[in-house]
Amino acid sequence: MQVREAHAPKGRRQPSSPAPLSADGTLDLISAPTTFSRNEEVFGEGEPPIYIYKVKSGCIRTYSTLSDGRRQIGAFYLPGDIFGLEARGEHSVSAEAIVSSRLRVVKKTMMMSIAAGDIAMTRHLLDLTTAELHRTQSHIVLLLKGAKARVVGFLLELAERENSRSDIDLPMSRQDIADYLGLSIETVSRTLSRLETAAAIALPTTRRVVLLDRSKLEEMNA
Amino acid sequence: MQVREAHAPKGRRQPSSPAPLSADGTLDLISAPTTFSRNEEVFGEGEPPIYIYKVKSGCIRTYSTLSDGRRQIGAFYLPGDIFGLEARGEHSVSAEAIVSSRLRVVKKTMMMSIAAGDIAMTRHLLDLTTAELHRTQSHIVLLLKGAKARVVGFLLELAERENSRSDIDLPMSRQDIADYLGLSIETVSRTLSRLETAAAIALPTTRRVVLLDRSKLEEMNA
DNA sequence: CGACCATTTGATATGGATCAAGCGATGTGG
DNA sequence: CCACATCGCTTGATCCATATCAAATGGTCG
Repeated sequence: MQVREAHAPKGRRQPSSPAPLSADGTLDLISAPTTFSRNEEVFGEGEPPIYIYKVKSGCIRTYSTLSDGRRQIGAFYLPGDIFGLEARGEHSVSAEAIVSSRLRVVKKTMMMSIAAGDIAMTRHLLDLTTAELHRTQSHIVLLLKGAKARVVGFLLELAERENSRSDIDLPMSRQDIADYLGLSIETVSRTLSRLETAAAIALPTTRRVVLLDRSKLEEMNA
Repeated sequence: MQVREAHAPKGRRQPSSPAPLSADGTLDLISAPTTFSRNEEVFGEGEPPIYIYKVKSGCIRTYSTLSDGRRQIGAFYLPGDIFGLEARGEHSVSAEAIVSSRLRVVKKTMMMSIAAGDIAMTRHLLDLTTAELHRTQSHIVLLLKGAKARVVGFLLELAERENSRSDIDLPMSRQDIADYLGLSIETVSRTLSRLETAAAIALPTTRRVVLLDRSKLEEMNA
């Protein structure tokens, strides 16, 4: 196999401690929102998992650094998504804000003690974790496809999560996409270009994608 | 990308309904053990998830069939392992016995109602699911490596899970290994041969591997 | 022993990585 | 406000790992 570079170090800060309880119906998270700036670390691999996070705005990436120095992005979390559940004993990945992001933060211990007396909460916690498991399984499936299908799959998934319209905003860089898809940055770029040439998408700006031909994309996704 | 074949259909049977409760300390599963024969389906993708399973003997594979017909094996479960947790609403994968296997079977509803009044059980269920999540994450990491490292990583993991000694018994076929590692069967075979030539392993029989040089293997694993 | 299936081994093709250079946008200092 | 430096992205040329195609070998069960 082949390898390239590592990545630059990032800033870091503790979130202010969570505010008093004020739950809402569907277990929305309880806390003062905290803002993380671009590239700021939310938590690091190996740290004790104190909090669970819900994205209010912005975009978060989780990643791990492989033994050969490459970075594998495990997931992108968009507004509404919850992350930090993967931890058992310690965080198995690191998390960073891709752009300036607001997060709600809740102590795990609080979640657990609520869950202790509340079967609905218990179920909800399990459901969240299981959903995360499914996301990871889908990621594996994505990684088994060819480069074109990976990129297309990524775009379709993002479109669905972001707004379901055909106009996608990419908060992340090409390198982030490459590290998520297990491709080189060049292949990601080339593939996007080819999709544009094929009139399947348009790229008005680097960080914006318009899905022009869904059915073409869907079949490329196979 | 490139593709080859699909796989043969398998037998199928309902497990007998689980026996009355008789818990044990660490949430060992509660039920009459059920036997599944070679290639028999334990549950199928899309089915409602009724049970959770614990392997008493044998080996189980979970897999999903990709849109192009390939089969991706998500995990191998060995004695002591618990599976069937990935389901939320319906099973996201299928499960089959690789060899004749005995399983303990517990109703999910039972687990949930126990968990409702028992925070230790709640935590345990979450831990099991989180462990599954970690396994999936490791699998992703494995899939990003080169063929040699994938095979080596697979062998080392199996050795650790099976008996920690250097003598591995492979319950699964080369095709199973290939479908787990995202490689062609030829590449798996070739890679094993090369490892043998390099005196890193020995292959006394097809289904047996002896780890001869751990340190060499460890460094190939990088 | 013979048929069948799993595995190995060989030859070739190819998708994506790597190496390398050009381009465009953004920001900074003069 | 413009010249220039920087950074992220794109594009081109080449190389290599692994898939694919093909055939031989080995192992198992009737």
